[in-house]
Amino acid sequence: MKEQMYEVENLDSFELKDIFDCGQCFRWNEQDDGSYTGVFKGNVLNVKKQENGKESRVTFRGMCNGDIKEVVEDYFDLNRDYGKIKETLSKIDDNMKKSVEYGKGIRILNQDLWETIISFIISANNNIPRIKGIIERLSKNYGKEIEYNGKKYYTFPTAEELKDVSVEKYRELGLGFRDIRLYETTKMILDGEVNLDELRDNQNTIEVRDKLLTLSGVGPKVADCILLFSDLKRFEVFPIDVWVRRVMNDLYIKNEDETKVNKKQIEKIAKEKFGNLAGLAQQYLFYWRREA
DNA sequence: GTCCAGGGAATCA
DNA sequence: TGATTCCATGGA
Repeated sequence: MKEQMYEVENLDSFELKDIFDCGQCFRWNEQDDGSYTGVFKGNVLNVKKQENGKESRVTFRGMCNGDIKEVVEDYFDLNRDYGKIKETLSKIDDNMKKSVEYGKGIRILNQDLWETIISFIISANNNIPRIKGIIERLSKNYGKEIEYNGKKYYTFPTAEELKDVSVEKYRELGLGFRDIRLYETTKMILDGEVNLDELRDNQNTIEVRDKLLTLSGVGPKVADCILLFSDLKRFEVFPIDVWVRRVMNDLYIKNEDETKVNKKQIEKIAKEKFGNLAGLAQQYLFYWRREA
């Protein structure tokens, strides 16, 4: 582990705020200079974007396991053509054109599967600032310390590192009713009831989803977030939370009472309109509706 | 005091 | 299958 640096010029579809504040991740924080610092897969990284007219430069700097170029290309999904994806989605209708334009700098991160599972179990009926606080406390208590630029950072705890943590301790950290779910899911994974390596190797999204649904605290929405935001990278899923239900009702369904909109109806429309890019469409719509 | 948050599980029809 | 209700917590 050593400090490394990597720079890319004129990177397409790469805006720090869009990537880190679009709701897919919880461990990236904006710094005073507008850059973002985060911890992922045992690395601590700072990402800074500088612009000069039409030219831009993104600088990745920090403590990194392995070669920083490879780590960055993988985590930030740099080898995918987002321009083409955005073009396809923009052609669907005027709403999609607007939402894609609003979130044009989004990239879907390749986040660690285990961390994504736990993070989205914590996200249930919760708000983003509080989710971030809980994950930070979990990491500080049970993760490994990494020092960078005179500051201490903490890796997300592994399943093994959470092995002996009690339900009561989770409650102390502020998890609320999610305490038992975290405890049970950790146990299921440690015991091999759900094997994460097998999930990574399985290309059948339905099978992987069904397996995720056996975990405590993982329902349809959380399972879809895991499939979309982890390194499982399934873009055909369509996570439906209160914001997505809201925006889908506003745009396409127009029911008087948005809370009574049928989930299957939303899924059907999403599949018809967005096909195997439904997950991406969901993310542009979510970010647009929540921020704009 | 009330409402809400990137929902899930238990219960009941 | 589908609809209700409860679940901790903290900020608005």
